Amino acid sequence: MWRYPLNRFHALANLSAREVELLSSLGGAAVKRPRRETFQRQGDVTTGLHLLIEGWVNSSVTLASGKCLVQKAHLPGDMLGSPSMVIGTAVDTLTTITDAVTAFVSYERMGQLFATEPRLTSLFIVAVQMERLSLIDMLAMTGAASAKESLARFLLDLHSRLTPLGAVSNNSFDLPLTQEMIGDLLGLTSVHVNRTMRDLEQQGLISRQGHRLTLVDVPGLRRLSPIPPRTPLFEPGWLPAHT
Amino acid sequence: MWRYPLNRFHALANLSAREVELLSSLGGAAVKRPRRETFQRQGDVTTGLHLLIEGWVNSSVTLASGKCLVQKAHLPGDMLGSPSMVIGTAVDTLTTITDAVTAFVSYERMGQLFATEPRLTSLFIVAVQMERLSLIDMLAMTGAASAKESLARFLLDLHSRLTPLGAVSNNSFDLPLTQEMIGDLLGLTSVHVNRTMRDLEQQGLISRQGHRLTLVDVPGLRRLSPIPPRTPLFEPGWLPAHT
DNA sequence: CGCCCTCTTGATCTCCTTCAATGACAGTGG
DNA sequence: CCACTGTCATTGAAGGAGATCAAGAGGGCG
Repeated sequence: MWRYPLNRFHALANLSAREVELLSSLGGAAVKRPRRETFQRQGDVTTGLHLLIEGWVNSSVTLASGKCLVQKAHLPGDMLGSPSMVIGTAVDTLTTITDAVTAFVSYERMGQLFATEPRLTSLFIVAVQMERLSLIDMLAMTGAASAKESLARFLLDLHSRLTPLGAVSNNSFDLPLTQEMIGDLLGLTSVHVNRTMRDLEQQGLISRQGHRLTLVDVPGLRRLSPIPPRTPLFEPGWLPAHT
Repeated sequence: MWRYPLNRFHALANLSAREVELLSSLGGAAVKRPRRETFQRQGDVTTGLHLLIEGWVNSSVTLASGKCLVQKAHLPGDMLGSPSMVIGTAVDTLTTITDAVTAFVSYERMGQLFATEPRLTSLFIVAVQMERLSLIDMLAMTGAASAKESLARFLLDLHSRLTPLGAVSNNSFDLPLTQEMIGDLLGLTSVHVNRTMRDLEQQGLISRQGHRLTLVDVPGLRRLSPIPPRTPLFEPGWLPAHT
């Protein structure tokens, strides 16, 4: 009944029916998880990764000091925990923000894919590189942007990731994150997130109704955002042909 | 005469003679580059990546505001510009810090590798994921660590990356970066880097003689560092077998 | 010698944090 | 139906880490 959404991969290349089938059957049984469930803890030994089918999931990292940083808010279609495969233990803690559905994929299964499916493996590489790009952008930003700029970019980023999932209408979408989480994502305190959102609202750039957020002035937000959105190539020339 | 150093890959898996040969012959002709040469500019169309054979190279990103952030200081053995292959244009600007030697690898060549060498492709994935991990760590840090902690971690990171290259003796190594560059790498100003280094020196954690830097008290620095170093698994179970 | 680059140091400023208190709202149980 | 509790959002006041501005010192190199 639940299927891993392939919009991420459809945006990268033409998928044959066989490839669609392979990707769809990659994950094991779908697991329903309640809100606030932590299903991977930083430091745990891991044996596979998780496909996010439905809902929002937090990836957070705890520092030696005990401080906890939310590294990314994951949306359906994301692969969770793939960096952990190279060091064997979980890099991050995965916690559901909303009710969510995930599917497990063992590293062994990924290894088989790598061994037999060069084209899908290449698409996996693209997905990982895109994540890397998004980290580079985040890093560049936290180094040099103000709270207002960061927040603008963050909201635009969510907007563009939610759109292909059909979760945006009229530039308005549901934001299940607390201001505290947003602060962790951007390296700010919840207090300052609050003031900054208020600021954006008073400038007429956004509006809020409970947890519903509307981007009133997208061009204005874009002008504020220090980094334009990234789009991956469709069918890059180096991509291996269908087998 | 110049060969791409494979220490990076030797640390990940047992390489067959054939694999060593393949990796060594991956790059085209070695190119010598003087100090301060920019050989890839952000936004340019790219047709391949660069293997760094010798010397230090900066990867920097320019924001819409015009601010320029150094994303990473690359050392011999690194692959430069691989994120650009998924978007077709250069993500970052590559500039030599010291005299350097690089070798070009077309994306086409990489695609052939992906199509025919699942095991080496997997090792490439590991290398990319490790880069991603390092970005996650940086991000967590800039969000939550003080300038002193960041600097401690940065110096320890350089130490551990330079050691396998034989560039460290007695915990002492050459640091060809200006304080300004270090500031860009850590999201600080050169002024503050200066004060912080001075601080570390007065605490007896490091000492400096010109561009030569000595880590006097490594355990002390580690205690200060908010993030322990990451080590990839050797021959992870999911790695495809030799063909 | 003079120029430029880098390091160094001081003074001031500001964005964001920290601490603290209040309000809005939903859920829970009597 | 209404206290009771916990979670979030909101707002104020004070403090600090680091930025910015400015100027001097050392050192390599034409």
